[in-house]
Amino acid sequence: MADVELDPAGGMAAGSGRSGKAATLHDVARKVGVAPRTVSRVVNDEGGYSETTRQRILDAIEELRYRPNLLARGLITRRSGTVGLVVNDLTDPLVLALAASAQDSFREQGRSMFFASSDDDADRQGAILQSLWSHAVDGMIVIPVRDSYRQLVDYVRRGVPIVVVGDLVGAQNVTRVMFDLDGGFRLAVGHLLDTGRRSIGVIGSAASPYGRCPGQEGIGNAFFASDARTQLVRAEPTVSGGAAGLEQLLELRPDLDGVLACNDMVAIGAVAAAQARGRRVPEDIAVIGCNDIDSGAVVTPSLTTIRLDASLLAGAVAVALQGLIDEPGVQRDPVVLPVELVVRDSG
Amino acid sequence: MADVELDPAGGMAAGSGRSGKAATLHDVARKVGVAPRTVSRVVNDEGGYSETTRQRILDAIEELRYRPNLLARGLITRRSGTVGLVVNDLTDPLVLALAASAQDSFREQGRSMFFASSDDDADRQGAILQSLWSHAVDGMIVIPVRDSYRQLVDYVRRGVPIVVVGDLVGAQNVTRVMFDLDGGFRLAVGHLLDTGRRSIGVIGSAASPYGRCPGQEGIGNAFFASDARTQLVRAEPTVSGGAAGLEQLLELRPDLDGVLACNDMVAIGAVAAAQARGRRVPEDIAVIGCNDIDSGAVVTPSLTTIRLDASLLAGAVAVALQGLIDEPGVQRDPVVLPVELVVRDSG
DNA sequence: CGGTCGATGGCTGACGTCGAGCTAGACCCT
DNA sequence: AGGGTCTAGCTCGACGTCAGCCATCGACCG
Repeated sequence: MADVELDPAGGMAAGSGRSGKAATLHDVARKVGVAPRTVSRVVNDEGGYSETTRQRILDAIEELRYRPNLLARGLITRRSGTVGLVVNDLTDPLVLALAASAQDSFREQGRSMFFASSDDDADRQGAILQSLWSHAVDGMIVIPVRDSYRQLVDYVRRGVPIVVVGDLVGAQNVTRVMFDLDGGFRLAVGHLLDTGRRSIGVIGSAASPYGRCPGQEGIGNAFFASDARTQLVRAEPTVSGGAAGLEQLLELRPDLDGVLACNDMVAIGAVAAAQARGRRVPEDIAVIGCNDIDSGAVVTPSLTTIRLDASLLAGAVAVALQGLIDEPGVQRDPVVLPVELVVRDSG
Repeated sequence: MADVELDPAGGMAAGSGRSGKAATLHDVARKVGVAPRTVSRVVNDEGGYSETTRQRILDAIEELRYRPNLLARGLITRRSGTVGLVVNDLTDPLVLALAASAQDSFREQGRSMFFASSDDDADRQGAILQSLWSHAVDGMIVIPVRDSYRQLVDYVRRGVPIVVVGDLVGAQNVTRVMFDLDGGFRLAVGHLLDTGRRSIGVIGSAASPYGRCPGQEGIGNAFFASDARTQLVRAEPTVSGGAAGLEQLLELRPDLDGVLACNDMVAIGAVAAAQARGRRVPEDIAVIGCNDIDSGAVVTPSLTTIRLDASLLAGAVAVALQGLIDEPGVQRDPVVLPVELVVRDSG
């Protein structure tokens, strides 16, 4: 109590001396000599007060450094002004970029953002959702762990606006935002075919969080009506996984001349493995990644990749959530975001 | 269970039917037939109830899916169970790694984490601190924008536990956690000298958020009593800045054979520029970076670097904040974290 | 000149939780 | 048996805010 004069002096000219307690609406009212209700009206821009009064109140607010206690406000309005961002994998650069942009989008909406990662653990995700719910968030953005549909729907039932990133299987009651990976892979395949590649391998992973993934139906169409020979293998979504994937492809198809990787780390691994096997990139084998991570631009050769624009995703997600908060209960169509092929040196 | 029938309606057998309303402590009490206070005791593990009552209450909690409203709890206990992480620059991989680890550390403490970036804008940082304060966070971790000492002290005065990452100038009242960059640079310089380098350039930036930075006093000592010739230039902390820095160094010292960069992006730029000028790395010029970003391991040649361990930082920061929350007002010594030299191919 | 209306501003009761203080009964010990 | 101690449970505010309703006052209209 009555402490915190740690350091001498300091401004503190204005009456607000007390350090243990923050000023409340009542303090402001008392100082100005009006009723708390009036201060509340001014703070919330409700109208119903004279300009003079308003000014005097604003001055007092400034002087006392008053800020409304959002806990108290949230308790009564049932709007806490917070949202949660729940991601599945923080080693994924795109996820980080999303966090960065989302934080920005939400600040523009005047919301504060909780941030948490499930690390692809369903129980952990459950705990996070629980905790956010307890904190009365106005909504959540979730990159879900696999097969966690029920968890999410559980909260949707309880009335929590939830926006899911990616193509959550069976999700009918949640709003989905995803990238047009199908289109992206069509672009990439088109590029490989255009540059004369005819034996194309795809290194897919079990699933991509951002949309439908190679190895699932969509990708097949891209090759339709082409004379290319194709081969699919699956790998861990890591550099070493990519290397293993390429080895496997070369074994299955020694004439391999093009590779499509499900993300850039995999692509980097594939490039390294190809070079280790004496194949030149892109002369002998073209490699195309996905996500446009920063590293992709600095490796040698620089990576041709399908760019997933994180800030585009963040913006879409924030808008979708805002819509859900403003008009709860409305069924919404999935949002599909365009992607772009960035041609660099590797393909 | 017995629910999660994709569509509306669904089971909902148990009383909790209302979707707009969440169960409260009172609901639980009513269901069990005890006073709310008793339920509160059980929820908070206060003791003072029979095992039977406890079990009946727990069952009811489970059945009603009751979770305490943290807003209400925070309002009265003045502990919201939340902390804020405020960073200055989300393009810095170390910052992202810190966010990832911090989020983890805080979850272990049972806290939820707000996340926001000031993007090196003092006004924005001010707004963020303001907002976090309104949300009654229990404490904040801040990687401050330059010269924002007063902003922070302002909140410290108001009794907010704040831990600052880095060597904030003039910060006497805030707890600081920083890396031992001095020691790191000594290690790096030692390594360069050991490998026979004698004309060493340093590409520093205006300031590093993580501790004292080359170009400031500390770095000079590392060369003390060596016969090396040294040269300092400053550059933007980016790849292109690093390239420019190296050009400048070569101009000043054509015999340059070792470079110390203030971060890995700068180092990558320096390597590229050196190679463009026909110098081999590391044969002609050794380059050492700082931070150990992911890209550093995949570029060619892979980067020798001073590793700053983000999870170490996150842990230290969480511990420091916890201490500050538990015992407010205690003056604390800065925490200095060890660093490590990772020798790869570039130096 | 009385009535009505608009502009202001005050009073009061929630919101969901915790904490202090209190009441009965049960049990122990002497 | 009686006093003390413990247990299990209750009642009653309080936290800081919002929102519904009413009171006041001057102005305007008929």
